Amino acid sequence: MRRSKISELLISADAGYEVLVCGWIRTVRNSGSVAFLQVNDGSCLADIQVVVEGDVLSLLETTELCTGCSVKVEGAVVESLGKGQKYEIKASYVEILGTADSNDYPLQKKRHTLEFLRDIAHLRPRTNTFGAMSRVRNAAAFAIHTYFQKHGFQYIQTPMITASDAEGAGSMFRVTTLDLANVPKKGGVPDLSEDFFGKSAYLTVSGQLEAEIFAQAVSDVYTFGPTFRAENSNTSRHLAEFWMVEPEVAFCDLNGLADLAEDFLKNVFAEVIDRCPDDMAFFNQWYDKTTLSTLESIINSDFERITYSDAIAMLKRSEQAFEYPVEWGLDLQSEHERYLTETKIGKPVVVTDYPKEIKAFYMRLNEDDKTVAAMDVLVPRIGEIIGGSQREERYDVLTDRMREAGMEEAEYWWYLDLRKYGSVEHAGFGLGFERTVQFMTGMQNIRDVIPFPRTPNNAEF
RNA sequence: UCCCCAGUAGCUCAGUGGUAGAGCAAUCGGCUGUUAACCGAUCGGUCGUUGGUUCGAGUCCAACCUGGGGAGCCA
Repeated sequence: MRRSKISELLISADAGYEVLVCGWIRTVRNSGSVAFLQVNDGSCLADIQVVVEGDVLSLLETTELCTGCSVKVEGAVVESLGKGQKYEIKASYVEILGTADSNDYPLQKKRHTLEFLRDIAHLRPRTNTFGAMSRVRNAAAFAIHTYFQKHGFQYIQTPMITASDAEGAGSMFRVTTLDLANVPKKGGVPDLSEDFFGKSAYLTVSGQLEAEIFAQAVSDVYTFGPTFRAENSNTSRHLAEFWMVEPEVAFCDLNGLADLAEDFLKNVFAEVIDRCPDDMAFFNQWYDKTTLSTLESIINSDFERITYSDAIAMLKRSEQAFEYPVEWGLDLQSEHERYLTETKIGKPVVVTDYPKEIKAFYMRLNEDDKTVAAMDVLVPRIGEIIGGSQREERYDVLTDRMREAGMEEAEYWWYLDLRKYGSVEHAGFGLGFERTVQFMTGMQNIRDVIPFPRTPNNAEF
């Protein structure tokens, strides 16, 4: 008999037919002559209740029938006599595939703290929360690809190893094949010409520069891949390894980019709500009772757009007691961003045109000569979910800015070439995938929206 | 990296300088339809580690380790 996923079974359920179901037991209720098994296979949030009685039960080693064991069940789908489920399986055959010694199986049929579950990341996908997280993450990734594919973007695989040591987005992990206990040296310093790439190499902090290359050849592209930051960040919204989505659009200015960001986010949110209603309802009930209503209102309203200068003026007028000063030229702090998006405006805010001194060299210089065409998309609770800009496409302006930033032009010869040959207006942004999932689910800690989080001092599993 | 908080049974927690506790889990028994099943009994501890104060430390102090919250860096 073909195995049915519990999800298909519950969708198509009507009584009477025979099915084969495999999965893991969540809990057993046994009254001696009849036992109820809650079986879950991860295809959906819901368990299927399996009723075992008579000979089928007496043939089973009931001490092995416990939370965590895996089973194969054959039986008829019948209307349930009990409350709580419409259908159940009346078992004609039950086989225990793999036992799970209840003396030491860590998961119990009760709620565990997220902190405890992080220590057993190999088992936490078997919980409701992480099953739901896995399905939502999957649906979100699919929605992202779908959105771009529908809009004519090409998916570009940018390299994970980069030899340019100054991409400007924070400290990097070194990649080396040198023997650390015996590093070859020349003149007292490590001789990197002996290393695999013949020079220093690092894990990428962004696929942007390479994405720009393809945008200026095939127009609209996006990357979606792992990204690495070696910062010693210990917060609920930072990871050392995370997934980033980076569209890069040719013939597009900052306004067009903000339009894209808004339309993109709304579509992804709507798609996930549509595809994972049960999982989203679960997060809404147990983690943040406002998450669904917040997403719905975002989908159905326009993002607020303000300039950095407007933001500074708003913050000054607010008469809020901020810990950090509000002054034109200073970067917005978390507390300022949260005030804007949570208190003052109450929905996503796109802040644009930041002072050039606090933004990266590749962002396009505005007419005023003081600000650059940068944008941050801020959302309640998470803060910055998207950071992007229109890119500087003018060769002379770009080299001036690189010099101001004290950068080595020679290192970026290929990036500068793009401005020499057929340069065009273009823009792009980076979206933190985990921050997006975090925002959608209402999960407090980013470590709980990625299967295996990497943070300082933590690379188990 | 900085500031604050926490660490007691497998899990979640109580314990206010004087005999180590509860619920759940586990184990054994009971129960013919349960819903984190229920009922009875049993088992369960280097109180994060090291040092100090004290007649006496789970409790007070110090350092370290681990975790959490916030900040910075950013997505």
